[in-house]
Amino acid sequence: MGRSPSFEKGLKKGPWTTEEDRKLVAYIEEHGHGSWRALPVKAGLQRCGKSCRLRWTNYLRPDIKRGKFSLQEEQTIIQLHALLGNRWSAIATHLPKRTDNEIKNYWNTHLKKRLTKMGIDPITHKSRTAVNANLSHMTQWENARLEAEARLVRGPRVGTNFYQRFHYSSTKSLVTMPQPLCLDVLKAWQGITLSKLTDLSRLESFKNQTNMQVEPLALNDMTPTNHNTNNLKITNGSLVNTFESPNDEGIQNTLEASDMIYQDNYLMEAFTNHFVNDANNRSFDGDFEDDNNYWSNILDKLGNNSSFSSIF
DNA sequence: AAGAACATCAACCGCTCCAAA
DNA sequence: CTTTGGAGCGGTTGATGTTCT
Repeated sequence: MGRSPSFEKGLKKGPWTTEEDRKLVAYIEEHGHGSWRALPVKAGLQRCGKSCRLRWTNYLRPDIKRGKFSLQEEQTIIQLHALLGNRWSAIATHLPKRTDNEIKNYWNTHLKKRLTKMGIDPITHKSRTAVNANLSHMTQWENARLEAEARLVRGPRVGTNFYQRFHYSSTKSLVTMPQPLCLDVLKAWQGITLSKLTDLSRLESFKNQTNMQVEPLALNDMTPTNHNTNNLKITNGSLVNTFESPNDEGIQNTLEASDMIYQDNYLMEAFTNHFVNDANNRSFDGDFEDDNNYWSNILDKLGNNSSFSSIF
């Protein structure tokens, strides 16, 4: 315990050589790691046991996946971080073949910055500007997500793959969907989808992601009606969102396609949790046919010109 | 072209946890 | 119950690579 005695024994520190890697792998493959403290001597390494363990678990282990994180992995990390905080080992258990160290590094170098750029506090996962009706588009979306996640924590989910569930629902007449408890998620979704549908390449991606049958809207139908448009404009097929904060006015960010897909996935998860939990609360028996008026009511509340109604 | 600034990530340090004695 | 020591965790460092000026 306390300070590692490795420096006292003249043990090597710093980057591992290929020869050291070879020795460590060869030993563990033949004998298993056993006691890490005893391993270096047995394996012929001038390293402390701790260094060997770290090298093995974070780099040499055969079941480690290296390279770029997928969109799905990014989503998982952010969602779990919102729930678990900096408990990297706990987060890593939900990401097969990724190490806690790698996830921690990726969070610190990529995801934290991205959330900050979006106006979201990477520690609390809450918007820095969520104070009034001038909520940015991104803020509304994030708040809706957090609300859905809170429900997720409180109650069990039903079903397995949410995309499959959503697809199942969406292929039926949508007037049969149960009414969500409130409309915040729908409104956020509306804003996201509106921007998405201005770009055919993104639309293709969106359709592939969701398996939903969605046709592009005519530009004339794009007029936003139910979300704050002050911060949002569409130029040359890209969504440009101007974040507003008391200290830093008018920071303009052009969101990349990957960001948009990421947000859509995230929001769909929230949306699905939303109505699935509602179904649970009302002892939903799995048959949407009983709820013929619910979707009509939602559309009424959103307004006849809503892009959300146009989508379906 | 060169130095500065910034980004990345493997590796380390110090601490806590927990099982065994 | 207390002590001991191995294992694991999270924060941080520093070498290296990349981009900027």
